Amino acid sequence: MAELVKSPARPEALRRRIPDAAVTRLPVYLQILNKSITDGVSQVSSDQLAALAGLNAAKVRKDLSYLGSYGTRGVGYDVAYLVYQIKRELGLLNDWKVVVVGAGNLGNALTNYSGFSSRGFVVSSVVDIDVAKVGKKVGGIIVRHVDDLKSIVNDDNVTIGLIATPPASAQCAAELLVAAGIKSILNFAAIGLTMPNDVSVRSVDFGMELQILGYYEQLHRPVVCQ
Amino acid sequence: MAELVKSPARPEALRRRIPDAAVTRLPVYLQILNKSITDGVSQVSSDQLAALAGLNAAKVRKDLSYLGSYGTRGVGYDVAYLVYQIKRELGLLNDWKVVVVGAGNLGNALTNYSGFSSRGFVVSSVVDIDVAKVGKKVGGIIVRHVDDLKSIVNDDNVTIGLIATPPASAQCAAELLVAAGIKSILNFAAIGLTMPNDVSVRSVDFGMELQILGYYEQLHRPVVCQ
DNA sequence: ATCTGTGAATCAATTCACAGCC
DNA sequence: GGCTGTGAATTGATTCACAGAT
Repeated sequence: MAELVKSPARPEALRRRIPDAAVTRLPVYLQILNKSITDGVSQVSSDQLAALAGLNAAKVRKDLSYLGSYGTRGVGYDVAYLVYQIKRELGLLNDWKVVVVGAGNLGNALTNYSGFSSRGFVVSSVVDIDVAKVGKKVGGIIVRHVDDLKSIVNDDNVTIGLIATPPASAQCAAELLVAAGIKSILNFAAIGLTMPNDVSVRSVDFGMELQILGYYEQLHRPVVCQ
Repeated sequence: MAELVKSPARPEALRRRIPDAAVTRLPVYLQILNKSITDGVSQVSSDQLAALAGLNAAKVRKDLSYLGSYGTRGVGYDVAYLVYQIKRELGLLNDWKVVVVGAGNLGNALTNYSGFSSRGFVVSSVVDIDVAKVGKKVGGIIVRHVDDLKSIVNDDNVTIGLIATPPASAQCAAELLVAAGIKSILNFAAIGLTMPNDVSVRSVDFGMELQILGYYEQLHRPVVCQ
């Protein structure tokens, strides 16, 4: 891994702030580049990346330039090296452990979701408040009780919580996670959470995603109204 | 419902284009306002809405002004009326029917997801390619075979497809949806889809969501690296 | 000749600040 | 006095266009 480092990591003080819009695109590049590796591609140009990501080449170059000047003029980018740099920037050089709260349908789906391990995350534990579910297996993991959250977080170095409970239990689940020491929460319950400032929450609401999708297509432009 | 319409709908030519960033916030306002209604609140100010949405009041007022001038100076907004206007803009005055492709864990979770019906969407059918799953029930719905997609779309007025298959089958599922006449796809498989221009696709990738969450918190700022 | 990296220019989004109305 | 609605100002993101490296 050391041989991949061309230049020393910039000191924290000099670290450029990467624009929010660019940060949201880094995972997209990462996915494409990982696929390129499995396809045996080792060099890629901003034009090619742009085509695969559905963007334009200037944006790709600008985004990648926030990481540093890691391309080669006249040639392009070394795929493996770019993967390393994006992972470094996103903090993904090591895997991160997550705990799933809620062993229902959604918890099951998340625990078995193939897109986590390939992106640097490992579902380490699943907990539920329902004792009837405790001891059962979800995706090869034995469900534990929410009361065990504290020891799961402390003993197992879990740093991220996923909320996969019904909406009515989500706020409670979030508070239990925070009480156990978790500071990063990805919330899949269709409800907003109120949390202290030092906890970062990101909510994924499938219904809202559909509403936005709808606005831009069928539902809006040709006013069909069945 | 007619009594809610203060002014006639603007003709298509005069319809203001709402900025993308504002469109993504309309569902958030809608959720908050719906909760306000169940809480018995009938008036709301931009300040209150902003606090609940985690935004500032100026942004809320600007966003709502794209819908028209539906507030009352010195007073605020009528909650029910605002809900109506946002729904109108998002095309949510009627429910929309969706079909879920894939009756595995994720398909199960989506079919039972409580955040759809409350947001104007109804899971009308579930299909799978695996004949062993056909005939079984998922969330009260009998799973049908993907070969039935065409008739589901035609006979049942389904206009939106959700992809809940493993990544390897997602592209195929998308093509089957398009072949059946679907033009709006929400993709939950952890893989990008290549689609014709007249199909609108929105992909939700849980792993990427985690990567972005991570960048902004633990993983990035205090470089712990366990 | 080709493709990156980046200032400069443009376009979009946010915030300011206040006139206008209740 | 309080709150909306909106131009004007500001900040942020995207695109242009070309100098510079290979």
